[in-house]
Amino acid sequence: MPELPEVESVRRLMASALIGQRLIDVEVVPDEIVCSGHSTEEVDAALRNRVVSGVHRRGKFFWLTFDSAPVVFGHLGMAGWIREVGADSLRLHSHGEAPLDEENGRPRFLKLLMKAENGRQIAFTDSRRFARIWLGDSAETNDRVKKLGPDAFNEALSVADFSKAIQKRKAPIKAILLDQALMSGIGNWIADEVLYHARINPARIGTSMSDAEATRLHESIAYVLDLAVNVEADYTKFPENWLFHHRWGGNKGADLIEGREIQRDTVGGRTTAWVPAIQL
DNA sequence: CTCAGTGTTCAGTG
DNA sequence: TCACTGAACACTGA
Repeated sequence: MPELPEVESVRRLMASALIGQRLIDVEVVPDEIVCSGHSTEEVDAALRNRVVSGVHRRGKFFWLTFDSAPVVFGHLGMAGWIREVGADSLRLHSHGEAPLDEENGRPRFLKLLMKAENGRQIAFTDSRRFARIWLGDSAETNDRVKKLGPDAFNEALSVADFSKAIQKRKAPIKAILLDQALMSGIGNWIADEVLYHARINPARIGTSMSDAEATRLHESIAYVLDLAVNVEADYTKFPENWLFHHRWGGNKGADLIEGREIQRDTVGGRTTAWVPAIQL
């Protein structure tokens, strides 16, 4: 379920395993959809025998830099994941990543495997093929990364800028939160979580938001992201009172959170869970 | 068998 | 050109 906290978590994993390391072996599983625009050989050549200088993230996009171009970009899409594999690395993960393929002992849905000279191995998997890997000269010149607004966690907009931006939009506030060009990293469940804690109806139009509501929303974004990133996106460590634990549970749409009914609607084209009793 | 799903991109509309 | 909406993408798992 990759949203900003999950991508930050895998970014940190890759940074700790790979920075300063030469990639002594690489396996690119042929997949012309995931490696869109690049051949298997091109992706292989962009990684093999190169020394990683940095692992970066903006919103849900991430990229590996080396001492020279090209840069290798990645996006996990809906179902992509990155994990460490190999000796003693099959530790528990709380995420829904692909289990091991029983036949060859590697992760199921493997797309890319990188082995560093320190022996650590990083696997990129994707069951649904919405994930992407691509090459470019730099983040600054990459068309997809260029379009992203400031990172919702690292480069948060000021309250004033955030308020001004949302108050001139006529889309539902949930759709605005999901707009990666305004601020990047918020996905479907975080948008719902943030709106729940701010007690704002996800269908509210941006132009109708008061300064006080915009401020509450801004604080709620910081609260949810700070906590989710700090627990390394481990869902089991989210507070009990988070909508996350209740949103899809049980008999769909009829669940309760703290005694109040959770309603399901489509807002901004996405399934949305919210609590009409308190989200006005 | 049907259907919903964590995200992005594009076509069409106003 | 921009803001917005809805569909498409490809596949798994319930």
